[in-house]
Amino acid sequence: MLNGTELKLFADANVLNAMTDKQVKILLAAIEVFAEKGYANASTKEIATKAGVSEGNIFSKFKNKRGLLNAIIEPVINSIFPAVLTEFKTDQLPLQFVTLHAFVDSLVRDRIQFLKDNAAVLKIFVSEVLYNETVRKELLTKFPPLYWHNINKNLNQLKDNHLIVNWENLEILKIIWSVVGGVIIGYLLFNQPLEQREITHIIDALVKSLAR
Amino acid sequence: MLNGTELKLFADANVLNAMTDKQVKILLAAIEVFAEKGYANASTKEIATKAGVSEGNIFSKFKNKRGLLNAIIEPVINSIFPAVLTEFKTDQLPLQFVTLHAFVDSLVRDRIQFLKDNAAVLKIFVSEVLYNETVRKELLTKFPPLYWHNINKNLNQLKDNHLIVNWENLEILKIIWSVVGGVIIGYLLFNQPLEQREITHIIDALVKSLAR
Amino acid sequence: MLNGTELKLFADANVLNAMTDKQVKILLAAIEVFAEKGYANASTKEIATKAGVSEGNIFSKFKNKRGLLNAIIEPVINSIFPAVLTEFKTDQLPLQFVTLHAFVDSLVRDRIQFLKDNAAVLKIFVSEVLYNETVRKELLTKFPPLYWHNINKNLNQLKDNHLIVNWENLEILKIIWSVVGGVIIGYLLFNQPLEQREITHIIDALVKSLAR
Amino acid sequence: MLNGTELKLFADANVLNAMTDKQVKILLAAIEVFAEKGYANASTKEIATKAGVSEGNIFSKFKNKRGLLNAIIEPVINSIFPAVLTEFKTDQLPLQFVTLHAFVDSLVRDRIQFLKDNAAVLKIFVSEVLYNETVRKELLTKFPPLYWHNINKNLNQLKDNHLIVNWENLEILKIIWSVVGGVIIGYLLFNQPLEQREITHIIDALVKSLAR
DNA sequence: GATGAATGAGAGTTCATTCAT
DNA sequence: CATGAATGAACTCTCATTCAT
Repeated sequence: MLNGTELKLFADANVLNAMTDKQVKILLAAIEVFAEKGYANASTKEIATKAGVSEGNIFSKFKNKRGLLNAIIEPVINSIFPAVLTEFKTDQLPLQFVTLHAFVDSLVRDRIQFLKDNAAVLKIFVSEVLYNETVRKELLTKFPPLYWHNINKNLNQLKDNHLIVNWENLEILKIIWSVVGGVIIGYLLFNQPLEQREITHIIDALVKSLAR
Repeated sequence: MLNGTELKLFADANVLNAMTDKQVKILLAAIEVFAEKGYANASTKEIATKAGVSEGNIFSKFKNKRGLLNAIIEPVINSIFPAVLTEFKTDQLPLQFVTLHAFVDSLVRDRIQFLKDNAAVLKIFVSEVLYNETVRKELLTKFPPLYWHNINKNLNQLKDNHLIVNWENLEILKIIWSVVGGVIIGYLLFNQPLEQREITHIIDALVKSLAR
Repeated sequence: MLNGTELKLFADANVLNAMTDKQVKILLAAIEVFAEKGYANASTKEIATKAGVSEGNIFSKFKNKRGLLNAIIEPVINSIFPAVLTEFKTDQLPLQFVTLHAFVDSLVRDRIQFLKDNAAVLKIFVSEVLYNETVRKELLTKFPPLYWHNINKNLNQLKDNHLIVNWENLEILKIIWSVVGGVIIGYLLFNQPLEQREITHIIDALVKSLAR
Repeated sequence: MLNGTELKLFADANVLNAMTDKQVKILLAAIEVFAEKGYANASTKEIATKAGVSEGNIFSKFKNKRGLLNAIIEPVINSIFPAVLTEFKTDQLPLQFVTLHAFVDSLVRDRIQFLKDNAAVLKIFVSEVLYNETVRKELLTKFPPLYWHNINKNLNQLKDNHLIVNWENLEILKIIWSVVGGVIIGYLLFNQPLEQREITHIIDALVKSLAR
């Protein structure tokens, strides 16, 4: 399931710097095994074998099995909200998106790319969120107010310009997130391909559905 | 997480008939525990305790812990495609939906009701599908050709009447299913409420996105 | 493995009289299952099913699983020493065997017939004796002094007449019993056939080996 | 029941090399417990306790309770046919036994010694063969053609020299094996002592019974 | 009596974790 | 540090036995 780009997530999060070669090997092996069998059904022995490392090694590097999972999940939590909308000191900046299409496109396209780049890790993440209240709460903790602020600003401006339906902003976002969520599930569960043409379709559909 | 309507699914599937009171208690307790902790982390002992029953009892009716899971999942697989579109001997009948809105509404609304009625069971089902190739394949096996046939017929007629975009039928369905899938995930992961107003919004948005 | 004559053992032991039809059915089913899988691996459920009887029935008829085994083994213990040598009030009677051949023949032939008639039961008995001190001791308890007395008398007379080797009587008997034991094991383990011709061979060989 | 020489069988089979001290202890404890209670009635917990080892340890080397049994039985299967008759490249060699007595003596004496050296293991083996078709078949698989070839050659030469009865070779062997089998059973079931004097008697008797 | 659902002790087995080497 | 043998708690599952019906 690993496609070679998984590590990017960890590189971006600057977690690789602090890791030895062995730690990285263990991390990658764990991603592979967790994604294939699920966390609970993966044995540290199998991970160690796949990483070409002794079992004890896992525990000196990651404290315990849960620590290994956390090392995988943490970067996801920190990257799940797109940087594109969180990196501005917004008030001083001009609004970013002047058309609905540009807005939706920027919200959807890079998240779908993120999905494709990190499918295995996201699969692990999704099933963890399903059953782990703690992770769920941490996710909300990490929810960036800046993200929310920025989005609201854009949505309000689109509304002012009569470019978008006049629903509540949260309502609008739920629609968008639902579509992205649905695409993720379709991809993870049924390996539904995500060609550029289809992504464009999805974005077009969303734009149409939200246009005034 | 159980909301009292879970049993309907099993009653409809006629699986309750062959069960004693205690076995029904086991089934309900299992749904609750599986949905709370996940299948792999649920112990038969906890299920038995919650059901107020001895542990051995689980195995006399359900054979396995796995058998207990199957007893929960099977009815989902058999009910996941809406009856509304599969119960006609189609060729003799007039087409059902004359407007795009009626079509989308019928596809989406009862599936979302199904979700609300069976959230715990669906959560169990979703995480099972994530990791279980067999279940995934069984799902495809149970895919009712009649469902596909009916949908195509309706879509084609909508196209003939210029009421829907001229994309491939499969493409159109993917959009609809993605939205429904996203709603399911949002509901299961974050307990996002699903008021009638929101459901109406979702349907409206979908109709707009697919209208010619 | 049952060959239809198994019941003779029980009929001879007068245990069938006191049994209901169901008890007999259970007994026969138990013999079959015990002989196939061994006592420890046989489940009362399988026995009940094979007997066409409810499981609880076994326990009202035989107290417990062990009681069922005892009901099978007891008649063997009581029949394992041949009646032919134990039923005489010997002192008043003339000695029975005037030739070595007649003596050996009478000792061996009917025991081998006994084996053939009761193979399943004997198999159960043998593995029980292997591991059960109690049964082993009971066997010695039931050892009929009359049997020993009679044999000694015959052996002594054969010695007086210079018809048999001049070993100790116990030594001679061990040889005979060893051969019979070996035949039993060969039959039980490897289904070695026991035609009349072979039985004759064995007896002839024994006679030759013991002749003066 | 262990007499201290049991390990020789395993040392010869080179199975001890790959074992730690604890695993050897497990093997010995298992032999003891299996021989005392039978495989099915022996619990891994008791074996572990007797070996002074944690229960889990059994499963890391032997995989299964069954694997533990196999580790005990396998060397028996491979040693049950005497090396003395299988180690020659026969065709180039002169025949081995020129008298019937030498032939019988070589067949019987070392097998009885083998029995005395490995009584516990053989007891386990015998009861396994009683109920396990697979082991029975494996035994036949391991039957060394060289053994059979060698024996036939010797028997034929003895016949040519008029030193043995003119029965079929298989028939002759059955007699010998029966006696050995009977001795084994007597020893295992009733702890009948096997002094050299008695072994000599048995061999003498066999020789007499087979002499022309 | 007859039934078989229910029981629960105890079985074999797994596996994260420790720690002597 | 690195190893993997050893641990033992916790797991799933079996089955003789009981007992309400």
